[in-house]
Amino acid sequence: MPELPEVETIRRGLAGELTGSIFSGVEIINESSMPESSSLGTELLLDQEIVGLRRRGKVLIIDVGKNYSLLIHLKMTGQLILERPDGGREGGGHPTKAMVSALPDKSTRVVFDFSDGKRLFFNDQRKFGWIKLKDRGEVEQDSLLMRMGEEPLEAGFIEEVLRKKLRGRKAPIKALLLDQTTVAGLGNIYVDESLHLAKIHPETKAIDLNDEQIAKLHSSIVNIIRTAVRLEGTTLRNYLNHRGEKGGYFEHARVFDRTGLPCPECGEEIEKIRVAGRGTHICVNCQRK
DNA sequence: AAGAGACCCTGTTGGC
DNA sequence: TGCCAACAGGGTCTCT
Repeated sequence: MPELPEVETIRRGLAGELTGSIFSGVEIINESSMPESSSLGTELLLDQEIVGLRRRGKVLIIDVGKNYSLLIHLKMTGQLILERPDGGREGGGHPTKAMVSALPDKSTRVVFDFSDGKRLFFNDQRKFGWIKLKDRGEVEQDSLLMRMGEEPLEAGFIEEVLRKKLRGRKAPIKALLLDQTTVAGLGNIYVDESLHLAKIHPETKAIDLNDEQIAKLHSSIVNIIRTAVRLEGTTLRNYLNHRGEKGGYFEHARVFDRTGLPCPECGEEIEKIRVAGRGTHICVNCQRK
């Protein structure tokens, strides 16, 4: 479930803790969580320093020394939790009780140790997430990163780019927004939110959107993602972060996970339907087909 | 080429 | 209350 705002929040949190830290150990508990690690052995990380953390779409990139990078995708249930020697925690991802209980636990797939005593746990209940160790020079060649569309919060994401991506496409707009080659970093939550703000029905074929609607969709995506990053992403249900705080974007959600509750624009009951194989929240009054 | 659907995985939810 | 099918979903793969 971590999308761009959640991954960015994790990136910022970890950057403050791990920049300059030196790897002293790597324990792979679940082999499939670290695919391709046989070609470049993880022992290459030992005694290497973390020099920076970047993000591309939903992929977190940890640059290590001069020559290596770790690419991390949390998919739906991945978490990165940093434990300090004093027991303090930092991190995030899909909320589970792992955030408040002893680590490692049964969802822990990989553990990184650092010479300053900090430990980074990669927890992933459903094992869909992955960590890949790559040569720095190969990061840009990664097929997922290469195909990825524009970053919604960067200057390259202009209305015309979105218009071009959608031109002639007959798929429902929701399916295209979930496709990372259209725009980087959007997932189920922020697609629903952006479409509601833009007053566009998720089943609308992209080819049927007029210029005005695409302009509104573009500004809505920027608006929603910017707001979500500012609020440090969305946390569901009773999750508390490391500071004991709840909330963030979730409490500002327009339609997501608000089935049966009133639309913030018109008061109509929010409905849950299925579009592109995904649970989809809409206001049938604001979002007409 | 584009679009639809299966698949991966496991804890949770809901129907009977 | 208990059981079990359905569900959740990002990206990749296959099929049409």
